[in-house]
Amino acid sequence: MPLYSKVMLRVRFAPSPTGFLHVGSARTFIFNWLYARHNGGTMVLRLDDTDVERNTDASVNSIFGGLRWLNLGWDEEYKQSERLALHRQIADAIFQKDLAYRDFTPAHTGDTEKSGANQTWLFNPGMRELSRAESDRRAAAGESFALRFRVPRGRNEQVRFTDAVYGEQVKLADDIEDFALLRSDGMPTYHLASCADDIDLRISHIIRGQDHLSNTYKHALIFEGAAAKIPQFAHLPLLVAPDGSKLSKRRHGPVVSVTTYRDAGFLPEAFINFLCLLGWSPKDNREKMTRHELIEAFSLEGINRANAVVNFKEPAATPDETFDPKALWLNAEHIRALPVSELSAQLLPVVRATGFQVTSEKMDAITPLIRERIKLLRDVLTAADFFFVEKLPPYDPAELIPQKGDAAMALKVLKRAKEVLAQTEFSHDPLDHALRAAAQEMGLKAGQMFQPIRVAVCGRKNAPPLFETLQVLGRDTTLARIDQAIEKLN
RNA sequence: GGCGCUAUCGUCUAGGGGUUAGGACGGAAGAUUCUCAAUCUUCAAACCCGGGUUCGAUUCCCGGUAGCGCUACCA
Repeated sequence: MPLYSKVMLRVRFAPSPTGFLHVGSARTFIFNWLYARHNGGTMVLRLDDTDVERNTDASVNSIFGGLRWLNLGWDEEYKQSERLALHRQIADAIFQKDLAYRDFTPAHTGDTEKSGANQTWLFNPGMRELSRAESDRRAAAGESFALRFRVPRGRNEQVRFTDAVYGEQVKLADDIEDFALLRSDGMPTYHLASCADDIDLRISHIIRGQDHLSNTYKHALIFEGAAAKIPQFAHLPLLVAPDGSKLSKRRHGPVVSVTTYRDAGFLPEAFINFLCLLGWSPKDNREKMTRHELIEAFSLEGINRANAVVNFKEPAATPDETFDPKALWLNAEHIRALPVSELSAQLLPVVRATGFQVTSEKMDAITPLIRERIKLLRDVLTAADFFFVEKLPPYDPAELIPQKGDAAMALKVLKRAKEVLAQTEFSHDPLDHALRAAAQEMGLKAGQMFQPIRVAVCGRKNAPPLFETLQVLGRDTTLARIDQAIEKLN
């Protein structure tokens, strides 16, 4: 491919700020970004904010917050509302060519008359045929109107475009309604604004959700009407809920919001990885991929056509069920791929935000003990809690009793452990030797010796390896907790 | 209703006229370990239905069914 054509490759992500950043939108952004980076193109971020009624600042913040978290960046940024003159100019050009007409019918609320052959609304009666003179007169008189595209009728004309994912698309113009370009308040509609900006910003590839596939015929008409080159389209299969329905905040709650993933402790790298695997495949069985590998592997040919299910549990019984198990697994993979120092630095703010005082040195020591035991960053709070608290939360003393043992054995073990630990160096090998020797002395299996100690210091049976844990905890805390355990048994 | 898109294990997917239909997550069993993880091994699990075309269709074509999308002066 010649260099210049790569330089000219321009894609855009054009969210409308009417809600929080949706995971589906995030994926669209990512695919655009990947395509741009793979081809050395330009990534444009454009806020499609022509719906003044529904725009909110909170939404703008959510979108930018989410995108910044993704940490992918973009090259150019625009706001549609600042480009209204351009939209009207293009609308006017289309109108001057008589490819659009003024519709003075008042904006309706309920059902409309069906003017089409198949009881489908195609246009409002009488407006298409209005003479230019009459139309001008009524407009001059101050009558408000919407500007509608004059879709070719009754000539069996076909509108066509090629989609990089869905192939050749053809539709009869007679099945397309006379869609609005300008509203009666003079604001451009989405279709007009979007196409006008795509033309002006010289967008070469439009990669967006499949929900726009049917709209693309209208867009093709606009591009053609504006004498512009039609960009390459690539529609993405939609992300849907386990029951096949569209992901919606109202029905599915926070699962659909990018911030939910961020707040739970997904690594952006893993989140991106997960989203890429929904509706796209590198076709070589790779699953865990870095962003660089994704850039390298990404192509429009790898996108498939069927909607992808985000496999969360509808009523989540556990917090983890809010997420697709594969997302969790990928996050765990990416966590384990992080150097300890980096993971530790990521974990630190999570721990501190909960109110625990931890030094970064201590966190560095804890991190290797838990990094194979957490799927989400927030799991540090449950996996390593006993390192942070002064006093262990209450636990059942029965937990202290080892396999095939009784309370008496637990007591015996703990008392002996106290003696041993009082005079053993607190590092792995000495602890290992001393404790195993003590077990043997008492005629116990290593596990029978270790479990009461583990429960005494961790407050539960499932925890990181014992010697490393003791080392991080230190002698004072260890002995104090063993004392507390002995009290519990008495 | 009209128009369009889609259909491989529970989920994400690979594949493709002749294959033991491959991988991953999740599930089950086992190995390993001081528990839990991690790791390793093994197992169960799929071509929506019906017609064609063909020597042979899961793959190509048609129909059905189902799901989804669009059908606004929302985007």
